[in-house]
Amino acid sequence: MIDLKYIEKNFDEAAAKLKKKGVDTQILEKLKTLFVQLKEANSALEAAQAEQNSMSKLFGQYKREGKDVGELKAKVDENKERIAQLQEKAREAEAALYEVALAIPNFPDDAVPEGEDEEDNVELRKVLEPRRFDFEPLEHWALAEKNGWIDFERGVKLAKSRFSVLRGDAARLERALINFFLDTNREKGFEELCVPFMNNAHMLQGTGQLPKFEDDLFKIEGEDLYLIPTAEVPLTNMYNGEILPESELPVLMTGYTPCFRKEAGSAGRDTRGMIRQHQFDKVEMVAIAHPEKSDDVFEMMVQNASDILTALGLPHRVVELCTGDLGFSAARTIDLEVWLPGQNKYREISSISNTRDFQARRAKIRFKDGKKNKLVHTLNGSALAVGRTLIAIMENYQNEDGSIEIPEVLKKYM
RNA sequence: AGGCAGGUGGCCGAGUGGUCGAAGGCGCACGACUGGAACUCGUGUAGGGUUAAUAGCCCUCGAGGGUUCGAAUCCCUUCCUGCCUGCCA
Repeated sequence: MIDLKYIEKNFDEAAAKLKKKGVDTQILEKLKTLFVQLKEANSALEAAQAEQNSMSKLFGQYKREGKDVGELKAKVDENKERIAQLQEKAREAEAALYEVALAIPNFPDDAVPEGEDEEDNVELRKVLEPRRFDFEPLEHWALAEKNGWIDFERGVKLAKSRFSVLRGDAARLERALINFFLDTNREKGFEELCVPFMNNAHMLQGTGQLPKFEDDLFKIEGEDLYLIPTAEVPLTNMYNGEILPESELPVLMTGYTPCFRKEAGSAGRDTRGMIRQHQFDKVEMVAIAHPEKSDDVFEMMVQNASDILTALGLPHRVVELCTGDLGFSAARTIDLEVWLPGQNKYREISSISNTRDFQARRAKIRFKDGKKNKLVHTLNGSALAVGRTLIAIMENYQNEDGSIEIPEVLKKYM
């Protein structure tokens, strides 16, 4: 959640920042008004409560001294009713505020390039030259068919469209990639975690998926549980509500999980093949960092993900997202896009974001800064999306006869 | 899933209607003592909101609701933990 006090005190600055992300100034005006109303409602309530408290103390004293409490009781009863009314008002004001506040996205960093959509993203660098083919490279679904690697039909039969089954060497390669990613991340200092694949609503609100993006999530019927859309949710919320000693920062975590997304709103996009599925595997990095160190941690995470692609021999480029393409919680995001020769395109394979204190405020993750508690910064990024890496290997390592080489670094895992 | 017992500060633990945000202990921090340390002694030590404020005030004893002038304490709901029974990888 964004800092309401900041909006109250630096309204124009806040409005300018959020405008870059496509948020209307009117909503912010409303938010500010609601915030002030809540504070007013609360202080009225608290004044009445203070009165009640002191009268109640008197009441006890009178009783002990054997004085008559009739008059006092009348006063206190009257005030009690007033409190109930004020409480109701405060409650309403709070609900109205949070309904708006929780739907407002994070501020983009000042340095993020301005733009409307992905067209305006900025390529920072390319890593590795794409290989030259002396034949026409196939797309991954054609290769999958030739090798019997992906069973799209039976995936659909078992679940529904946008599900698939990996078979034989593809299944083994998927597993090898997971292990390779986890080992690499662990060597970089990330603790490996194995977490629940379902999380409750409170956690999903902490990282920003709820309440606004409920339609993108699979919910378990009759339970307060959702299938996680990314390991960012359980990993970041590991410390939900906690106060960490400063000496423990940064907390670096990595974990493999399947990810479940309804892909609402992406009808018709990437329907062929395995680019966009309802379930996919991902190895995620999450960092809980000191606010002054989060930029360094961010760079490290980008470099780590890029290094993994390099180790796999996969050409990729590093792209800084523009303000309009930033996700809801992100202040800054760098995408890694891997080269897919079959599609003749770079496609997203990792997305690394610094959410600053946006998730920390929602999830109440803090650290002890001397005597005070301050919000941490949280960061997340894929290292890497497993299914898309599999696709990239298929397309980049294909031979003319349709067979696929295994990258050197993966051989020990197969 | 059923039965029983519980959920109090960083930890242990007292508290069954008012003077309790909470005894005592441990831990931790600072100070005194010391050449330095241990011991000992003293002081301090939850979170959130409002605020210029570490002043005052309000809220929080798992969570939510209720009874009461007044709730950590009584009642209801719910979540969680432990043990027993059942089921199960």
